[in-house]
Amino acid sequence: MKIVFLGTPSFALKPLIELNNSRHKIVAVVSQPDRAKGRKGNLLPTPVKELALSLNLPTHQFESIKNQIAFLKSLNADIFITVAYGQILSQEILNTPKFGVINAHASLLPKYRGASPIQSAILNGEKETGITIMQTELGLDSGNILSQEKIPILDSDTIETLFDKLSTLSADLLLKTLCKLENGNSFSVPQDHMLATKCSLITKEMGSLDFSKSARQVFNQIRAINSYSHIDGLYIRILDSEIINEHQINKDAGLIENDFIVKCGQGLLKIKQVLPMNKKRMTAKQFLLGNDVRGKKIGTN
RNA sequence: CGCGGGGUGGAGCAAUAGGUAGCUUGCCGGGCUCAUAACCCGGAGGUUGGAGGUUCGAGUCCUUCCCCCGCAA
Repeated sequence: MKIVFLGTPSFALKPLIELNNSRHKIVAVVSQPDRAKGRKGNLLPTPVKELALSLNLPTHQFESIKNQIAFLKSLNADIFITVAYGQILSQEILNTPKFGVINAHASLLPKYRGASPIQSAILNGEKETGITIMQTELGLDSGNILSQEKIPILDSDTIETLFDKLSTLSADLLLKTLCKLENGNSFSVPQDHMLATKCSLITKEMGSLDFSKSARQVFNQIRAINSYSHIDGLYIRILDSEIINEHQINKDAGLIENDFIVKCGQGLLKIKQVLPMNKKRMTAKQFLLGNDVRGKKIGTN
């Protein structure tokens, strides 16, 4: 099939690589415009753009793809595939290719429609997640489901590992789904919209840790998103932790005991890796060598 | 020219108003012990990121360069 691939962040890299290696032909790659990145605000290419160029694929970036109907039609593609592209398509675009537009979404739709499916699944303590390939329609991640595959969320998983696994899985599932579409033996099922949930973009503030919650909840937050707290006014990012106890009820939540074990509202959480303001990432042990925090409280100022 | 914080023995941190560079840990040697990620004694290891300058004297003040990081995007 002749494919137009639309994607932006690194999550879309594996799908692009696999599709490019398959017998299908990628006739164009579309990515978001370059955005200012980094400390100096330099303009950096999106991961997908960078990869596409290195693969010598025709690459395009549009401020608004809705104005590019004529161009998109001229590509004469069989199907458009979006993986975390980041722009809303119009009905006219959806109608352009023979097989329409399909999208790979990193959740078990209809749950976790929206911007942060992976983070939200970890955050909510889900036991499993997965990839859903759906026929794109105008609604947000609401199209009919073409295929879906699950994977478990392990305690050892973090946003990085899950991101990786799901990216790989999406590449895999996209290929299988293309195959079915091509052979005409694919069928799609409408989502049960009553069960739909949405997740929004992750904001900085969502990373603020609340140790009055349970150790499990804090643990999940640390695994899911950039989390931080304060000790004596010192801003400190918490990178890794381990649940020591899930049941013990504590009144003095936030109190730091030996070995950087923190009392949570329910349970004990051991901090294992941190990144203090202006420092490099370090193990809790290293941090403790230079900072005596026993008996102090961790939390909002 | 987005805002801001740092570079001190291998590692993590200190050093009142410029005046002998310390602490914790690690490493080496020795001791104690049935034993120890325990304890005791001793030791090595720094031209305080680089280069200039001010000063009787600079980790500490000034200029400049290099590197690292947080926030914001």
